[in-house]
Amino acid sequence: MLITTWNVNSLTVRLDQVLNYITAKNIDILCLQETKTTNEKFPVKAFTDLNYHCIYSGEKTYNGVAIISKDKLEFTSNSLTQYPQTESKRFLAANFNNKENKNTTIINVYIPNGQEIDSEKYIYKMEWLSQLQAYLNKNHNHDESIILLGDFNIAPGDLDVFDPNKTSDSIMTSTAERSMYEEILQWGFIDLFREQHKESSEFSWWDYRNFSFKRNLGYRIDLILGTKNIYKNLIDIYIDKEPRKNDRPSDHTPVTLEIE
DNA sequence: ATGGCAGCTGGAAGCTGA
Repeated sequence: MLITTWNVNSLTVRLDQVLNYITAKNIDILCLQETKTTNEKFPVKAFTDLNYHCIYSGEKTYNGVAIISKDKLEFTSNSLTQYPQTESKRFLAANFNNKENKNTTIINVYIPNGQEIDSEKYIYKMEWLSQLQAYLNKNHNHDESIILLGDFNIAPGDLDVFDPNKTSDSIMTSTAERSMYEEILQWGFIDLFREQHKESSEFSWWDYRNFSFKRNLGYRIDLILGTKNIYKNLIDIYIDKEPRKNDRPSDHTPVTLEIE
């Protein structure tokens, strides 16, 4: 099965691209970030017309996450703190049964960007990451089948940025952010792309400005992590740069995991 | 060193993203 993560930077603007993509690629589960649309306005019909199911957690203007799937998923949570009405919409968890009829958890995250080191938003980012760890500790253990994916707004290592010297110790690469990310890995996750492609420097996000895509000035911040049980069933994982070449593209491009 | 591009809101220009 194919599981894709894609920060679309407005589902309203990118809806046709998304519909074309899941159809052309035959995606089983698509996790979206930055839908930027309320639940009331979520384009449910466009997906149900293609025989996909949707769960979503959105708000006006900012953030917003959704999971589009061929098989109906079981919604489990849209909140890290049990207070979804007060949280920005960045978290969506669901369950499904894999081919062996084994329960699998999928957690779709849009981790805050943080803007600038030591800013208020950066502190919020670090708090958010702490809450994510607490959520995992409270609700799961590393022996389960869990896929944690989305826009992490953290580039895990030097291969994940276009120029480690120019981009070091700034937002998305700082030691503190990477340490928090490492703690999540230590909890029991594997960065499946890096595991499969140990030396390759490939990116999933390029700034709209400065011809960054053409010059390949990018970051790998859209990640798919899996527990050992997921890794056992790994077939392939890849970044598809093609949608970044579309007219009116998202600044992110999809990353797809293929598992048995 | 700065701003650059894009989307959203509201109905202009400012906020946010990464």
